Amino acid sequence: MTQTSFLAVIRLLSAQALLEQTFSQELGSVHGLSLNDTLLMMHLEQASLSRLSRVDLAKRLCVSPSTVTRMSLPLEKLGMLGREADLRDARLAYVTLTDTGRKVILAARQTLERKAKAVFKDRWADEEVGTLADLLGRLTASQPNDLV
Amino acid sequence: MTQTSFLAVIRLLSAQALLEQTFSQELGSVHGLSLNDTLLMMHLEQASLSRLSRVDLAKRLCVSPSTVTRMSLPLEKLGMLGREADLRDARLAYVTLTDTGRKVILAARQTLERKAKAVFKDRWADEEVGTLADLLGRLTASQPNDLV
DNA sequence: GCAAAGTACTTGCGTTTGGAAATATATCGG
DNA sequence: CCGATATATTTCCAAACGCAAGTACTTTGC
Repeated sequence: MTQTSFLAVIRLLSAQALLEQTFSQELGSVHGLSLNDTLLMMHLEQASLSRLSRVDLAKRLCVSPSTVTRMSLPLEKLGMLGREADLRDARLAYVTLTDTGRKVILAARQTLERKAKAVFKDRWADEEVGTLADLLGRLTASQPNDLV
Repeated sequence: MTQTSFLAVIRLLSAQALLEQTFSQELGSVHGLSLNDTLLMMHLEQASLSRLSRVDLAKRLCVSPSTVTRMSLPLEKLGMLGREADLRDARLAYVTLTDTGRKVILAARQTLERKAKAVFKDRWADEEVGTLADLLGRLTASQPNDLV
C-alpha cells in the first residue's frame, strides 16, 4: 500500500503536468488567460456576492497572497475584476468579478469543458470518469469550496 | 458526462496544487531538492544506463528543454548528475545519475513515499488508492515511461 | 556528396512566482 | 484604553520557467 500510494501521487503529478500544457496553451491563445487566471475567476463566479478576499483566493488556488495581488492587477485593468472594501474590516480588499469578467469566464469555461471532454474521449467509460472525479474529490475535500 | 469530465479535470488540477505544496516544501527542507529535481532524478534512476538525453527528460517532465539544461546545471555541480556524450550522435548530451545522486534520490524517494502514505492514511481503503492509481495511469499512458 | 530540412542543446529576455519585510488594521488580555 | 499579537495586503528580491534565436550536428532528397 505504501507503494500504491506513491504510485498514485506520482501519476497525479505527471497527469497534471500533461493536462496543464494543453489547457494553458488553449486558454492563452483563445481567451488570453492563464490557467490560474481562469481558476481564480471561476472561484469568484461561484462565491456569494461574486467576491473573495485575496487570502481566501490564495488558499483556494494554493498560491501565495502576493501572487494573487499581482495576478489580479492586469485583470483589473482589463475590466474583468474589480476591487471592493469591507465596511467592518478595513484590511480586506475583496476581488470582485465584473460583468465583463463574468462573460469572459463563461466562455473560458466552455473551452475547458470541451478540452476536458476530449481528454476522456477514447478508452474511458462514463462511469470511470465519475469514479476518478469522486476519488479526486476526496483529496480536495479538505480544501475550501469545490469548483463546478 | 461533459460535466463529469470537467469536474474530474478541475479536481485533478486542485489536488495537484495541494500536493505540490506539501511535497516540495518537504523535499526542499529535507533534501534540498525541488519537486522537479526529484522527478528528473527518478527518471534517470529507472532509465537504462542511468542516463537520458535532455529532450527526453523534457518530454517526461513536461517542461521545455531549456529548463532541463538549467535544472541539471546546479545538480551537476553538486555531484549528483554527470554529463555523457553519445558516440554516434555528437548532438546528444546525456544527463547521467552519479553514485552520489543515486543515494540522494533513494533518500528523497523514501520521504516522498512516507508523505504519500500520509495523504491516504485517513478515509481511504487500499483498494480505492489502487483504483485512483490505475485511472491516473490511463491518463499518463500516452507519456514516456512510467515512474516507480 | 551536397544543399535543405530536421534535431539537440544552449543562451538571452521577459514573465510568473514564493518568501521576507513593510504597512495598515484588528483583536485580545489586562 | 493600551500594548502585544495576529491578520490582510503590498512591495522587493531572487529563483524558475517558456519562447525565440543561435549554434552545432545529423538526416533526407536529389
